Amino acid sequence: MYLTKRERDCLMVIGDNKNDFPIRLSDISKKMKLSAPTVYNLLKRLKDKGLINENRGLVIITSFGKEIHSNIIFAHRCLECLFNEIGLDKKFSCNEASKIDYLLNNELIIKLYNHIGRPKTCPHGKPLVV
Amino acid sequence: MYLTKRERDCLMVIGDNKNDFPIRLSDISKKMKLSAPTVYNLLKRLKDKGLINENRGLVIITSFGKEIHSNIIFAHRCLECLFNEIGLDKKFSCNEASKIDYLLNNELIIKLYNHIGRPKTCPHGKPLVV
DNA sequence: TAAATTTTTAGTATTATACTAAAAATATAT
DNA sequence: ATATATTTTTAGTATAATACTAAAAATTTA
Repeated sequence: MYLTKRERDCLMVIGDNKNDFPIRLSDISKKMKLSAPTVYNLLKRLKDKGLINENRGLVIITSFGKEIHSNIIFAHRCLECLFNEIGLDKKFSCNEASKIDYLLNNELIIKLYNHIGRPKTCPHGKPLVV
Repeated sequence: MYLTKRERDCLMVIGDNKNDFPIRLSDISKKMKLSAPTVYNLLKRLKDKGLINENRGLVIITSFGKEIHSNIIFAHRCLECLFNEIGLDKKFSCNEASKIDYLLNNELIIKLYNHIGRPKTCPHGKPLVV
C-alpha cells in the first residue's frame, strides 16, 4: 500500500472523523486548506486504492481504509513516544512522526513498540492500542 | 534542504564515490539503473540545489553536497543501529533506514544517536562518525 | 583517424500536485 | 415552493518529478 504524503494526510482527516455521518468533501477541503477540485482528485485516488467510498461528496472510509488509518495512527504514536523519550517536545515529535509514520514497515513498528516498553499512551495522552 | 527520494539516491551514489576523479554521468546511470537523460535531468536539479558541480558529464560534489551527504550517512547508520537493536536484520534495517534517512531533522538524529549510546559502527561495521 | 562511447537535445508520457472559473447539483432558508 | 446559498463536478491550465526512446553532438579510446 503505497501512499503519497497528501494521500496520507487526507486519509487521516477522513479516518479521524468521529461523527457517525460521512464527512463532506467541503469539510476535508477546509481542514486541509486545499481547493475543492484538488480534494476531488485526491478522493478519486483514495477511492481507486480501496481506502474510501464516495458518493456525491459524501465520504465513508472502507474497512481496508480503517486498517491503514489505524496502522498509521499506531506508527505515529509509537514514533512520538520514541522521539519524546529521546528529548524532543510533543509538538516536534508529532511533526517529525508525521513525516515518516506512513512509510515504515509494520513489522518494524511492532518491534519498536515492544522496544519502547509497550506504552499505554502517546505524549498527548492518546492510547496506542484502541 | 528538501530532497526527493531520487535526488537522495543520486547524491548518495555521487558522495559514496571513493575515487579522486569525478564520477561520470554514465557511471551514475549504470549504478542507478536509469537512462542517461533521466540522470542528466537529476543532475541538473542537484546542481540547482548547490549540491554538485557538473561539466560535460563529469560530476564533483560541492562542500555543501558533502555536508548533506554525510548528514544522510549519519542518519542512515543511526537508524540502522536502532532498527537492528529492536530486532531487524541488517538488510531490512538498511532498507527501512533508506526510506527516511533524508527526511528527519538533524537535531532529532543527534538525540537518537545519544539515546542509542553513541555506537562506533553501524550493523555493517561502518563508522558512525568519520 | 576511425570506431566506440558518452553527453546532450528533443520529444513524449505519466503521476502527483494545485489552482481558477463556471456549470450542475444539492441543501437551506424564507 | 421557490429563491438563495452552498457544494460538487467539469473543464482547463500549470508546474515538478519521474522516466523513456531516438538521434545529434561531443568526447574518448583504440
